[in-house]
Amino acid sequence: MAIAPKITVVEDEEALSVLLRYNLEAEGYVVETITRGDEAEIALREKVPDLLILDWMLPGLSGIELCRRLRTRRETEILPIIMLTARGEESERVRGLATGADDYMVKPFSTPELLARIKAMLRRVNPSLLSHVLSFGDLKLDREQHRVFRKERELKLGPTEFRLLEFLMQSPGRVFSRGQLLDNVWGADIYVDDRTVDVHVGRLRKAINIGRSVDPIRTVRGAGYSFG
Amino acid sequence: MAIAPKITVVEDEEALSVLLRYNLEAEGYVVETITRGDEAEIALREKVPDLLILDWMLPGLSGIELCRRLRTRRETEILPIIMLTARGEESERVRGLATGADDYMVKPFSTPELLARIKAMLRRVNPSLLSHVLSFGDLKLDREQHRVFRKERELKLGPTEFRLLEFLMQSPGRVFSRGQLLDNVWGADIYVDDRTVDVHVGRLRKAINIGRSVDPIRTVRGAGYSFG
DNA sequence: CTGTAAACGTACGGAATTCAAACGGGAATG
DNA sequence: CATTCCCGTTTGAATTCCGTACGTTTACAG
Repeated sequence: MAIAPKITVVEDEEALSVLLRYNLEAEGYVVETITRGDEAEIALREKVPDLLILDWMLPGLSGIELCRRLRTRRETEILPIIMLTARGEESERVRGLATGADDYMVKPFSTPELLARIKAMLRRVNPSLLSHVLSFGDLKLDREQHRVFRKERELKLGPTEFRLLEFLMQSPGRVFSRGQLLDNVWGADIYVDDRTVDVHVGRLRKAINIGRSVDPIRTVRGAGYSFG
Repeated sequence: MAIAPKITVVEDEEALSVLLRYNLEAEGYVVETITRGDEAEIALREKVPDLLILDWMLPGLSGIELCRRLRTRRETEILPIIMLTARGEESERVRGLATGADDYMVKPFSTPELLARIKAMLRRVNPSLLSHVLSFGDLKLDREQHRVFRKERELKLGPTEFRLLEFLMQSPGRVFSRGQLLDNVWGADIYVDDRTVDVHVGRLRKAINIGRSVDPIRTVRGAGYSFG
């Protein structure tokens, strides 16, 4: 996961798509735009964004159908989805029930309102996404300055260790498998051995555990690692 | 929702009906099968299930019509409905959803996919099923954090004991044979002795029964084990 | 009360997992 | 262009965990 929350927009109307990208990037989000429903499904298998904006009607695969399929997959089961619908397309009840979207907006909508809802939804799902500094105990990670401190003392981390710590600190307590860590820290399309994660966790531990401080990284045998 | 969700299947094709009952019961659902649309309407006045699987074409009263009528009654207004449609009726998809069905599947369909959609839909209706913590009495299992607590005190379980407890807690009260436990906890394609289950249940008991607390695992002689 | 089958508890050898350390290649930097 | 830093793999050791075996105990039927 990058410093900025990633938002995927699936919208076939060129004008709207461009508008959304412009506004979202101005807010500091990383934006991916897709025009076809079926392409979106493939892309979402590779990498799950932090939030999805989905048009109701799409070529290839409708937004309704895509939303439904996403809800049956574990990785995207709780992915926040905002639906965009044209006025009068369907009854309100069907919208709510049939799709499983978390929110929807009726076109034409107010851009500031959409941005507000996005921020609210991201904050609800993972508050640390919107913060520049992640803190836990005497550990502090500043994404903006790319610095890590333990008890006011700056630590020196390699790029991979930094991203690894950043990712782990975004979801304290949660256990990630080595595969998940590789996908999110190294990249989904990269091929490296699972054991490499062990090595980097070891390096990260050595770097952040100066003196005899408590190790904030927990290894869960047979499952993976977690922070805090 | 009861311990085991109840699912009503309205389908006139004998073969499909039997197949569905078999698979659904294997998943632990309570199943009622009905062959006629008009009979289904009467039965649904008596008792509303947790989910309804409805064939498109039915003798007596079509699935479309039944669906529409159900949506006008308060008791069944939000009842989750999955429609089964034959190929070629696909153009009618939108109509199916517009009629008020929450989901649909085109025959012939993949059974695992149907099961996945059922599970996803039940979770949506009852969000507690979506929660990543399983609780029973003073026992608490957090799947996301991979932690188990008994009365605020963390327990240390091996990977297999953890999965075993997780699986048992997913269906409190239900009895599983050793074979079922091996299939679901160890894996379907693995061959280990039945007695191994005994040993792990023993280890699990020793781990979670600290002090003189009540043992939540019940031995059913000649049948297997159950939780709660 | 007794016999039998199922379930339990323990012990043990082997397998799997994790961790630390070392190595060589390659990229970034000055 | 040279050096430094970083990364991914490998090796070996320590630890934990798992599956089987076997003797004992318990539950149920006759």
